[in-house]
Amino acid sequence: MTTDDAGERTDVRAWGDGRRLTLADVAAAAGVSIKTASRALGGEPNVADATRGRVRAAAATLGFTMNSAASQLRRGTAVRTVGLVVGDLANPFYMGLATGVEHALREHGLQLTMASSDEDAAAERAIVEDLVHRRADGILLVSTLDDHAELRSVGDRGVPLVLVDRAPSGLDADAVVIDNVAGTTAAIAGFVARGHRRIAFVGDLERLPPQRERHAAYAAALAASGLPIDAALVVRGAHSAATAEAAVRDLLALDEPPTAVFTANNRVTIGAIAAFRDVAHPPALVGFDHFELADALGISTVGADTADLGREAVDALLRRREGEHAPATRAVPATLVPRGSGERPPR
Amino acid sequence: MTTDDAGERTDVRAWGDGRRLTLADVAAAAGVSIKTASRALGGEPNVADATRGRVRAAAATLGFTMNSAASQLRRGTAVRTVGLVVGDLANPFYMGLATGVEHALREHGLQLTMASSDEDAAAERAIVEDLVHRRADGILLVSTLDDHAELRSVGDRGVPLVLVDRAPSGLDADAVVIDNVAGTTAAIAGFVARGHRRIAFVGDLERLPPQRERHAAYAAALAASGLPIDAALVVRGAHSAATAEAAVRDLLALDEPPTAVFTANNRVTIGAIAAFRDVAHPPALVGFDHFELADALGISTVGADTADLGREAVDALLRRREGEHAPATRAVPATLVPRGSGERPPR
DNA sequence: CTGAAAGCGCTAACAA
DNA sequence: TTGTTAGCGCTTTCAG
Repeated sequence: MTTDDAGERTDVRAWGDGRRLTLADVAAAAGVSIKTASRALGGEPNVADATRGRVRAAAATLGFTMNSAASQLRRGTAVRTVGLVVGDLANPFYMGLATGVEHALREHGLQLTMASSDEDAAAERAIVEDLVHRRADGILLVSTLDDHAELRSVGDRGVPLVLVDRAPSGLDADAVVIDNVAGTTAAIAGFVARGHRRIAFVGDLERLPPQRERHAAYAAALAASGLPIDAALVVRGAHSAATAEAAVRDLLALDEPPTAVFTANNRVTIGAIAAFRDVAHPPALVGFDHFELADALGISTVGADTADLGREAVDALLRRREGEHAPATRAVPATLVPRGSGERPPR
Repeated sequence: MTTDDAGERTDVRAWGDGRRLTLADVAAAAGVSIKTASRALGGEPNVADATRGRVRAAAATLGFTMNSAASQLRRGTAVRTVGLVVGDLANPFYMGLATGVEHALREHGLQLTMASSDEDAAAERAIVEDLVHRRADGILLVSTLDDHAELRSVGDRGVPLVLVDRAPSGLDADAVVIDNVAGTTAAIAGFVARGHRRIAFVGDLERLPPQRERHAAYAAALAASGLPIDAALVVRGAHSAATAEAAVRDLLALDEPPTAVFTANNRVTIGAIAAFRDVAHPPALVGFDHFELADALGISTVGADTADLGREAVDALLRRREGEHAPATRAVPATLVPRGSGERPPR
């Protein structure tokens, strides 16, 4: 009964090399064959309860963990994992997205693996590379890259890719985005219909395509209403709630402050809410992106159902796998939800 | 050169079985040995550029992707995927947790796979079973189960388990929880110090251990201050923001309304904020769990750094893998952040 | 720079 | 119910 054919059990660094324990060790400790041990641990039928118990006990005692690579290799079943790469795991926008993705994947027996690029291009590249290397069955990517040409190799290496929330540039790839133009237009049109003429735009980083689209739609909507565009009422590059708050305060301090403010994403909206806190008569406010507290606070927002966005993304991925069509970009509608703040008249 | 020893290559359904192409096929197509193909694709040195190009072209043409299971098996590095099972992907509490987990795992070269049980026991069981079956390298679980005895088999089958945010019951397992007692006590003590004597408690479902702990700590804190417990000021089971809002409105409508309210989690806090909206002089408010808009709204909260919670959970998992200690529960501190709402005096 | 053989740890087929 | 044998697809020796 030589269980230990190797004495160097000491160098077992944490997750270092998956522990040099093998099924054989467990089998020996339990006094059964290697295959029986496999069956017992794998939950297969046709193992006596007593035997199974003995094997499990042995495994637990030894601290044995199955080598999933070997297991998968042998059974030929890949892990079927789809990677979702977002910019910030803590942003509610991405969380809603993740919810939709997770549910949709689960329906198809696929597993979700998530990673955050922290809005960093290098990190994004590393994560995508890793996913490709691990042979993910697909990648859903909210890219921070300006140009997606370099992502071509992902598809070339057989991993389907769907860009989410950001339309592809320099690459013919599938994408699922929000209808930013319709959403923004609805918000601005609402202001105009209520008589607003000084409508401010406060946006996040210009380099983000959705931000560019929303800004362009804002300008177009004003033009369509015959309103001039006042550069003093346009703020771009507010990437944090704090920056946005300061920007909105500046707007309020203008000689001719805006009577309505459109904030181009959830973070900016939060900044505006903070800026409005001590203001007796705040301007009307509509923010892009719905958020949980909007209801409780009475903040009107326009946005897409982020879970829908996720579901659409998964759907696009599945269809891409079938490979029946050319890459396409589909848009998820953005709807305006009035909750009070957006309906305030000019004063 | 019989590359094909099997003719049934046709049943390769979309996501079916990860393509039966092997390195051998690529090598044959490129006219090199299997090892050279491996070197070329793997980015190893000592391959003529021309050869490397030829191999890559062949791989791209055939649509070959490396079988990572085989690769990892041979080189000894396991897949290293950790599953995080939460109750609701869209809840900011879990998102913060996920952030901490993801970062900590990434530092250790581990991959995060996430799933939501939607607070459903059956779903939770299915997900955990799935994770064990797929031989995850560890499971971080925010369990909705009342009794965790059934989870024993997870560890027995060699998958390390760490319970998060809920202490184990009926099972000797590792756990990482929030110091609910200290947090709640600090909140109540703050109220008492400011002269409040009618302090309400509004909590979520009683069956959730953290809720029970917070309620018990509330009662203990009142007792310690020599204050009586008024059953009319205690609401439990408010599982949605809407329910909580209604409950808080009821409290405000009492003959002797509370002068301070303690809300036992983020959802309940949101309900309270909504209930306070039209109230001229709302009671003082401290909520358990920090949330993004707390700053902007001036809502005092007490809570843990959820990212810390995630990091601790990963740490516990790693140590468990080392198997050097007995399972233990560790608590992450909860700190009180005054932002105005909690500092209002009684009136 | 390239190739041949051996085998990583596990499970699918067969036995027994 | 249990055991034996043969590989999964790749990378590591060790030779050319």
